[in-house]
Amino acid sequence: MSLIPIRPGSPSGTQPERSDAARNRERLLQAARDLVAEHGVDAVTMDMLACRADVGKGTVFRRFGSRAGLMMTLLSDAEAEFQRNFIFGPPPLGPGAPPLERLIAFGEARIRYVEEYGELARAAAEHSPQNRHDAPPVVVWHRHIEMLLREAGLDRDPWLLALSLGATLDPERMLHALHAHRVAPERLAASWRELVTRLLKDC
Amino acid sequence: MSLIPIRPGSPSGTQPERSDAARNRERLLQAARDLVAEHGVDAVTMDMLACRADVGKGTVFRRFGSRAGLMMTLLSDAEAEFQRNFIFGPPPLGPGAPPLERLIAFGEARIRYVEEYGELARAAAEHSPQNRHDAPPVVVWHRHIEMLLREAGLDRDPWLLALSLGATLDPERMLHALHAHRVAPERLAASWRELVTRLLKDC
DNA sequence: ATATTAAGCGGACCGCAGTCCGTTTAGACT
DNA sequence: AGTCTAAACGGACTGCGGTCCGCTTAATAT
Repeated sequence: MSLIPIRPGSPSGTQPERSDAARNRERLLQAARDLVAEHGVDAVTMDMLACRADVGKGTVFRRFGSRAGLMMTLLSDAEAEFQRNFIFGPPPLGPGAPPLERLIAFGEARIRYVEEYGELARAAAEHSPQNRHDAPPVVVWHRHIEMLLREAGLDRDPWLLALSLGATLDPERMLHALHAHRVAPERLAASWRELVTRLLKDC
Repeated sequence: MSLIPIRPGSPSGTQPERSDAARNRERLLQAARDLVAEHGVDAVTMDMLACRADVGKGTVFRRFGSRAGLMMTLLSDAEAEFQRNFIFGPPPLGPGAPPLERLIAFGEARIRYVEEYGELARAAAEHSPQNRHDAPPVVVWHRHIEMLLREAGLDRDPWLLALSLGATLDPERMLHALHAHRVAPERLAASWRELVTRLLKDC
């Protein structure tokens, strides 16, 4: 069982993939990575991608469903690794450390993630509150935070509290702080630590 | 001095407005309100608005700059009243109450605001991190929260902490909780109260 | 009244995401 | 090899936000 649920773009459905489809998928992913590297996430258009991969536009959308879906696919490896780290990895991020320390480490890891993949993550969440808040990885983070809150003894609606904490770690918001306001990552991390430490005090 | 800074759509610039421009502005605002009432915020397109107001499309964009700008204009009265309430209004929302109580009241007022104007607010923030996070009203809320945090004695980077709290009250997020997850407004308010109460304990 | 001019106007136009549908083709079955 | 069919393909098309630029007109000066 995979941590990342099946999405368009992943070859893990019930029937095996047709060979031309597989070839086009590889071509598209390679072209997408190249274009992102060359022009930046925001400048990559779906037409450009179709052209570069030498494929029809319909094929691009058949594969990924939408621009956001494409970006999710490009993120899925990094995302899976991130999930592995906080679910199975070594403490303090993974299991074994006390919940407060895990929460702190989670925020720090998330900040590093956003520094590296933030633009992709932002593009993957654009144009749909559904994708933004209920995409499988988001739900996993949310549940993880909720679980840590419960472990720490915070029993007053941990689900909503986890939503609030998740909002703090939102890629778009953090990117905005990092770039538009020149906030150093360390300062973001310190603020996160302060926030969760105060929150979990005396539980 | 007005609380709401001058934006395209407001007639408060240096030179008085030409009469045809004034007439068209009124026609556009009326048409926009009607269309929103009839079809809902998300279904209103700029072409539709131009057509309904019997005005060229260029005029619509000259007036409001963008779809988001239009929505901000439609919100500006409600926004101004909200600001008056927490800056000059009676306690506990306005000055006179202790900071924790003012923060709690602020969140509650914000939740009511989102219940009533959330769709407009969401549309006003779409398609631009700039508009989303640095629009004048957003900056005012942010500064208000920061000030209350300082008054409460929270001196560890209150600016970033205010950003986190602001994230919790983000219209899109709250709308998603309210509608997609059927969270009752009272539950949102209770969670907010819990959050800020814990945060300001022992300062 | 007439001339001047800058603000205002309108709608053709552009780029983009996403859809539709007639055509092609991989793979299975005979 | 030949047939069949469902999956995949491609690119013209739509709808939207936003821009551009030549035309119109309100306000002012004469």
